[in-house]
Amino acid sequence: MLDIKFLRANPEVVKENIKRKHQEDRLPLVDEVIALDEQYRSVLARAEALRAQRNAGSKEIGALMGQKKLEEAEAKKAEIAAMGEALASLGEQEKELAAKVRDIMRRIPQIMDPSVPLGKDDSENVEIARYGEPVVPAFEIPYHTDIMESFAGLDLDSARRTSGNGFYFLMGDVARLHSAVLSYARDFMIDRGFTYCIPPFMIRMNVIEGVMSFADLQDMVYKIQDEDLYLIGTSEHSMIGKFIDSINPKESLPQCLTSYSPCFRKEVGAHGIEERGVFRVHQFEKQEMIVVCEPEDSLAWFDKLWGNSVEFFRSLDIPVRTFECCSGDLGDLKVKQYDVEGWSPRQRKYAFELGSCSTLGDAQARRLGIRIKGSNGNYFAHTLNNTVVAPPRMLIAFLENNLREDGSVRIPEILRPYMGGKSELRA
RNA sequence: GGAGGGGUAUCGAAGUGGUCAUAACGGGGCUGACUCGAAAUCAGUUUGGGAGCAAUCCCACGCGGGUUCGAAUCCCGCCCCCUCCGCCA
Repeated sequence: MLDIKFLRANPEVVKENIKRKHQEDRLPLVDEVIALDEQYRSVLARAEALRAQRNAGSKEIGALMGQKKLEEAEAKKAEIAAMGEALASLGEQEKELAAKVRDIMRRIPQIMDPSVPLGKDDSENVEIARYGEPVVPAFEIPYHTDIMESFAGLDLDSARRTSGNGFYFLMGDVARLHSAVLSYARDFMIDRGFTYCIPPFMIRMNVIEGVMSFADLQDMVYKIQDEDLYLIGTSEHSMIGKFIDSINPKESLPQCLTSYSPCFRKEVGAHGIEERGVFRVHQFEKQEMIVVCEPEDSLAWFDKLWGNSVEFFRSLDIPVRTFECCSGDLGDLKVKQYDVEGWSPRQRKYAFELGSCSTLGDAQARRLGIRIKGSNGNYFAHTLNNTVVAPPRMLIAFLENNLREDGSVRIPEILRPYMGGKSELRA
């Protein structure tokens, strides 16, 4: 959410930003919200003046009562009571206008970083880096479910009976590999100075509203019946929510946290659960990294967070490339975003979106009231998040890239301690 | 989930319908004085949001409603904390 004062002062900047995002349908919102805000402030001024009058009058009544001048007090009471209707109506208008302004402001996207490439949709995202040697094996790589099943590691049929499509049982070594990857990811981030956290897996709506755009919310979030609680789609939401309504001393920043959680997503959006297997599922687990920092540091942190992802996948010998989200594909709250994609030897292309690194500028901080104590007044912090690793999707890339012709899977050195010392999986 | 108690600034805490909200009282922090320096002492200072060019004003006593000329104070709903009981990994 933008600052209304900023929008008022720079309507053209805001409009240009909307155009770059190819959200022309939202252009009229800018003038609309300026007009509404104008009305709001005028109503506010009148309401406040009236309140000031009432407060002064009420104080007088108190004084008159004290002096036992009851008649005068009664007269004054009647006078103020007569203001009641005007006051109530102004108060009503004030609330209504404020809500309208807020609702529109929520639909006006965050100003992107100038470095974001222009484009209309995900087809125009820009490749910015590749790491690792993409291997094209001489033998056929089976579909990931077949690889997993060859180790008796996946049972989708049972999951369909217990929970429906989009769920899975991981079994045996594949399940162990899943845990191993998460444990390794946790330690990888701890080694980089991040504090390990396990957050709540359910959060309240006011927190969700602070961290997500409205569209995402509808398509992602599972609600708990009869409770103001929602299953988290990512621990980012709990972790950023942790800082709600806080004023943070400068010395406490940056906050660098790495969190583990299961993630629950309806996946109602574009694709739904169509891919067979465990690529797109309603439940997965994720190690995440988040940073809350000074505004001037956020772009530097963005690069560092992205660097962590690249290093992580290189340490597991999975070739990756990085795509930058173009203007038209960038979420409303985001200032800049990189997606990290893993190589698929089976499909012979970078087919797996393994992670997503974003800086949200002050968008989440503004909505949640995450401030930094300044010597001349407080200001909003910046927030960032990035995936460390999210299995079981990541296991697909892992298995494809480490599969040998004889059907065994090599375990990279670094994961072996987490796999009981095993150097390979064999059926 | 049941019963009881509670939620006021940086902390403890007073205030139970007006002259008590920057908010008593106490502690902490910061600034200054004294000191070679420190302790002790003394003085000053120390919430957040909003409107306005400004003077200034408005809002906030866990959150949201209500009663009232006026609510921290009375009423209703919700959240959180503590104690006891129940339940549970």
